[in-house]
Amino acid sequence: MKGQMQTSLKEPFNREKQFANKRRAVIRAAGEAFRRRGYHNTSMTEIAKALGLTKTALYYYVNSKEEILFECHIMVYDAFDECVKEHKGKGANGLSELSTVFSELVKLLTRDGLSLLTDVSSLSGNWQKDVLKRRGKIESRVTDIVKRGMKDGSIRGGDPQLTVFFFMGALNWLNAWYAPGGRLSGDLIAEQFTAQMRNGLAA
Amino acid sequence: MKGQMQTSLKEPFNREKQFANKRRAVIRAAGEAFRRRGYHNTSMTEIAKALGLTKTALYYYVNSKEEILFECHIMVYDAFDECVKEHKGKGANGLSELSTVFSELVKLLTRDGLSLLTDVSSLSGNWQKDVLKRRGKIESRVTDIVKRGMKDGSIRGGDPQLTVFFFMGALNWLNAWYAPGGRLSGDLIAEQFTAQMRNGLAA
DNA sequence: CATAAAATTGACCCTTGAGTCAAATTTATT
DNA sequence: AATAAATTTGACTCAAGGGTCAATTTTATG
Repeated sequence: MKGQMQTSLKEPFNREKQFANKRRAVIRAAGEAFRRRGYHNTSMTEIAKALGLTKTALYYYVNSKEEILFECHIMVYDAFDECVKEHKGKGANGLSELSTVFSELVKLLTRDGLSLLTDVSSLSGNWQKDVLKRRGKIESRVTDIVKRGMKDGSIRGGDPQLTVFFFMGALNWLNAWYAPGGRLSGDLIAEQFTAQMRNGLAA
Repeated sequence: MKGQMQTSLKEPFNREKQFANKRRAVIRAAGEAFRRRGYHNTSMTEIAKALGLTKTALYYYVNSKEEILFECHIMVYDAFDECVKEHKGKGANGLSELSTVFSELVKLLTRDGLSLLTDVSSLSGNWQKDVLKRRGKIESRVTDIVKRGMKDGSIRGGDPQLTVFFFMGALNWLNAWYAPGGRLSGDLIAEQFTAQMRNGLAA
């Protein structure tokens, strides 16, 4: 009988895993480019070249450019979801839960790789619908935290949705100015942003 | 001798004025469309149709699509500048000046017509440079207000630029969710956003 | 080594949409 | 009405870029 190696060592020889990895790399590279130059200013050929590939090779891993954009959105939202779930219900009160989550989200976005795209209008039909639904879900989860905080008295009153819109803007705007390795580190940003958000809401 | 009418009555017969007006209307209509569907998802033909014109007619008023995008940016920044200048140095302290300005900016953006575009990467060469320079100037003017506030003790310490990035995000994110005539009125948004910003910064 | 599956390629097709141009139409002026 | 200037149009050109396909190279396996 053949000896079975550990899964981790077998992984590099696992075809499906390899495929999935490469596919993810494509999405990542594309996301990076989209973030910097925008979806429509980035051609498939460019994405391919960045990976040392040919445009045609890309299409072996992906069905369309639009699909890539879609997956870029989903990738971030998955990470967001995980982050929110991880802290769900924890923290002394709504405000402190919110602070933790917000801080983690900033760190997530400044740790290179993931970037929050804003170009939803370039997605058509169901794709756009799905992404918007997804965004809505996350926003409403965060809104729930805010509501919790308003109930337990840690967060000042006001329209909860509007409250969320305000600081979600800060996250989305990150892409426009944040440069990894620049004067402002991810941790610094997380710290100051969180303080600013927290004080803005504290009762 | 011919009698001279008031300028206001003569205006409709003033060729240059007419031209300028129509041109402005083109920029406005385009800006509106860009905001909703994005620059690249809006064709010149669509812009024209929205005005009851033909694509070729647009080119009578404008040299290129890119020029339109450029002017859209400039138009908003002009309005921003005016708003900031109007309140320059006024207010009991930095924080109150900042609050007033911020509130006015929100109102400006929710009063239909003007919209803050984010697609800078679709501009090439000098156009992009100019817009970024312009954006930088405004940000630094606002940053100056923040600095004033930190000096006079009304605003808590921290990196001033980072402070500004935080709440400028809220303005830029407006486009993604604000719908004129919806549940959340411009005035309401202005009020709550300003409170949130103010409390976030108050010493 | 032979074979099949996986991965990659170059050449090609085709649509979309920006921008042009000469001609037609409208508007003001004498 | 005649003329010149201002507007507007339909028909066209052209390049960019997304996507396809048949053929080739690479990789794993018996």
